[in-house]
Amino acid sequence: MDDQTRMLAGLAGLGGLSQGDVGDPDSVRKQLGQPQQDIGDILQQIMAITDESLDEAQARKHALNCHRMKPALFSVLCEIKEKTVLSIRGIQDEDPPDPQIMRLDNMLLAEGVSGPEKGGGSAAAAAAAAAAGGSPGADGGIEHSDYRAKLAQIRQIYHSELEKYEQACSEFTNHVMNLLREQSRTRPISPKEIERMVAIIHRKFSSIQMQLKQSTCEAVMILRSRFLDARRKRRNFNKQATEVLNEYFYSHLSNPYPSEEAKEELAKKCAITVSQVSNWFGNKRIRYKKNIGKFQEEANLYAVKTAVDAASVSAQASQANSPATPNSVRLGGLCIGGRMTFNLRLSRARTGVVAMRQDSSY
DNA sequence: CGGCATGATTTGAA
DNA sequence: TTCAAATCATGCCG
Repeated sequence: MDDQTRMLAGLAGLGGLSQGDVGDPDSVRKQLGQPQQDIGDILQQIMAITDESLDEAQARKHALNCHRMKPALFSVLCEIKEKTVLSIRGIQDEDPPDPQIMRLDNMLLAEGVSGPEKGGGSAAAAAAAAAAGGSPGADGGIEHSDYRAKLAQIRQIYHSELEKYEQACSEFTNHVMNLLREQSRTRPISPKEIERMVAIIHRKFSSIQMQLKQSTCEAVMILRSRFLDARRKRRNFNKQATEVLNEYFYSHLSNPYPSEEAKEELAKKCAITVSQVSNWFGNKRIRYKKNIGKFQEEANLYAVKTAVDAASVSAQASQANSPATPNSVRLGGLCIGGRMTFNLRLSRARTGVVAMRQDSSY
């Protein structure tokens, strides 16, 4: 409270008069009486007055208002004012919109931090996802929602801070206006001056706001770069996912190229993206091919596994069902121990042209 | 910490 | 566009 009073007094002082002129009738008297009063003394008194309690200050104000010399003081102040106003005038009347703050505003709007509710946020997230895209494999749904959640968090903090600032600003403005109105009984203050004071306060607060906006922008930038980097970060798939993928791979060893639909299915089963499935098969094929021996054990394992699974399935389903799974167990089983290669491959199946290509054998 | 495993990215061919 | 192949970068284990 004391600090605030001091600040108010300080700001009020910007109007052209120091606080000592108003607050302390003694000092005023001394000044009028002895113009040569030591400046150090006056400063001392000014400092002292800011340390007084509100009640004390109130009492002094009252004393000042009732002082018999008040009209004289007032006219002196008016005179001083005449002079000072001349030097103040035209210093900072115009107030063009700060280009810096405009830039920050635009960015926050584009990122969906400011602006309308949810819609903006997801739009920005979509934009970020689009920016992240371009390279093969960027439909990362998980990071996407993660990003959105973080953005929403930033957004919330930003808005609550902004609200706080605005509230503080209007409170402070009211305070100052009341103070000035009250002071206008003692010293000459024109409405125009009050206006200017309000403008000054708003400028101060908007510079604080700019800091908020700036740090929010930074936070969004950091979040964004993390989000983009996250694509590069590698995290092993969980065991179950690897199992599903391996199962498919080894049971389709003769042609381990899942169709788009199959990839989607696998992606869903493994809770990963289609492009991750594609990556996995790409890696698996090349690594299997490079070192079949190393994968032999794994191949056997999965062949047995699928065989067992298939057996139990077919046991459950009565014989009526014809073997509707063409790729299957049998192929997987055949692979065991053999010099299994997937040297024949269907290419461009999508176009319907079933072109066969001879791959090198390994 | 070193070295292998593994998911992602890049490059170039078809 | 898809794929093979090479490469990168991180995860993980001894």
